[in-house]
Amino acid sequence: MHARLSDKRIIMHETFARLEIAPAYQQVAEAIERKILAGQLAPGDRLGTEADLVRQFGVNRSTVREGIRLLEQSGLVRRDQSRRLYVSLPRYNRLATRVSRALVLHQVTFRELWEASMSLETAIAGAAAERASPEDIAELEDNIARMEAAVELHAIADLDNDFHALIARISRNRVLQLAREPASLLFAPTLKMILDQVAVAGRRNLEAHRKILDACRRHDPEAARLWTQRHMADWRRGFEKAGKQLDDPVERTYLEHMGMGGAYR
Amino acid sequence: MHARLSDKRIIMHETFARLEIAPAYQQVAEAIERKILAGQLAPGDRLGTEADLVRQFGVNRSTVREGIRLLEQSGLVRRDQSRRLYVSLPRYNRLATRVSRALVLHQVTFRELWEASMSLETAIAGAAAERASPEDIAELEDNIARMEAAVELHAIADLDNDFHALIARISRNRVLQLAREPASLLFAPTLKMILDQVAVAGRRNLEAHRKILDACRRHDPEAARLWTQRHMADWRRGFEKAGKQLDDPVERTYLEHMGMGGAYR
DNA sequence: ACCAATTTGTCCGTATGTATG
DNA sequence: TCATACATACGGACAAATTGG
Repeated sequence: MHARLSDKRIIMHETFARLEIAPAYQQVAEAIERKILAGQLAPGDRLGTEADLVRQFGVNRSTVREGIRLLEQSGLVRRDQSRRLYVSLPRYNRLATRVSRALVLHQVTFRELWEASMSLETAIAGAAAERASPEDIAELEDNIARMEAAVELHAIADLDNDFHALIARISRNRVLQLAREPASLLFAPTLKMILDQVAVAGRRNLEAHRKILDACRRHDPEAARLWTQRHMADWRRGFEKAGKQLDDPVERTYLEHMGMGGAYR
Repeated sequence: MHARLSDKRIIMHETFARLEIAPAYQQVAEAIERKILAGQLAPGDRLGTEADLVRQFGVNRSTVREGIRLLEQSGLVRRDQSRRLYVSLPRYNRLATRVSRALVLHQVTFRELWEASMSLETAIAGAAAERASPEDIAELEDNIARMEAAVELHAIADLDNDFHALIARISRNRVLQLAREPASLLFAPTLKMILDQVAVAGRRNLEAHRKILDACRRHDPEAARLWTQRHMADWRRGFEKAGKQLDDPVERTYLEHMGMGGAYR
């Protein structure tokens, strides 16, 4: 392979850089992705059948199928009920789930999660208080009413999750909304545990939600931020009271609670 | 398909739920993923050859390959130089790129990006000031020295990016580190534009970095947060001075600047 | 409600290039 | 250097599901 130094007639001048030839299936995926990102294929557009793509790209069907798998996984292409290929917008949920999974595999600690959530949820609550509409307020009131009526820990924890997702939606900031989700998914199981083991946790939780709702009603971002901080501080105290260590990494088992089953569907 | 109401002898009791039968290639991917998430396969472990997997799962090569593509894309499995399959940890970079892409496709505005970054970068700077080691300080000093020496806009913008990535690393918080990246990737091109069109931007930028470094030296989180806020406010002023609208969605073209080319490698 | 055409999921066999020992 | 193992890619095939008349 290499030029022999002893061979005087052949001298390698290093004129050419190594060609980076991507496998065919990647090129198929990249070609389709480029068309989507350039706007030439819009979400909702049909992508044609596998046979069409075989014709257009001039490669084997297996190759096309491998390429499509990549795009399906990244969320840019989806199959509808009839399995036809459509261009689609990547879903927030899927991305958040993947990020959560990566965080667990990288063994992040609860302290890291908490610190990040403290910052994000505070900013989100402030923005929500600025922008909450009467309809938003009604939704929050409904959530709190349900929580007041709920008795099961499971239901209460779900409603807490809903409340914060609602506040994030009300913030009208999709970057913050997406950024908070991974940590939120990993917090979910801990809240159930805290409610189970710390008697006052339920009351404190509900009170904080009421105060945050009130701040939204009055369009008072400062109050919303303050009560969110207290809310997060409560979580931390409950976590420690329940005998957990803040510097322990999030356990793998937490992944099972977040519906990773459908990750490839 | 449906039971006929007129047919008295056949009554649908809805006893059985529809069977959710996943395609074989998905089942292959999920089976391997479960083993990884359960810790039975650790990062670095070999996954066996495709022929091995064909034997174990009892399906065709093509089916195995489609399944593996899913796992490769999600980052749980990688191929080394020799194309052998290894279990691996999903890389932060890849995830951040995907999230950025989704944000652009969802047409988020610069205001959303800025608001999120304001919150995240502030928290990151505070944590970095608390935890910066002498080695960290040295790296920051080096970065600032390079920026003082740099003349090209391109180089300056890159160094700014490096500075903030460095601060994020110093924060020792991988959740914050990962959360900031998507917005950071989308900001990158704007800074170059601002430096080009707003005369004082370069000086203000450098001054803020110096103040943040100083706060890290003194382990003064409050000062770090304050100067990060001013830094972000500067960006916003520069952005508007350069004639851009904060409520415009991030343009698609921004994706090209972030090396999406290698998304499938 | 049935039938014909289309399309996907899966399988088989084979050829070729490349990395490793 | 050579042989071997392996991944990539190809062509062809068939059954089941779906579509559209």
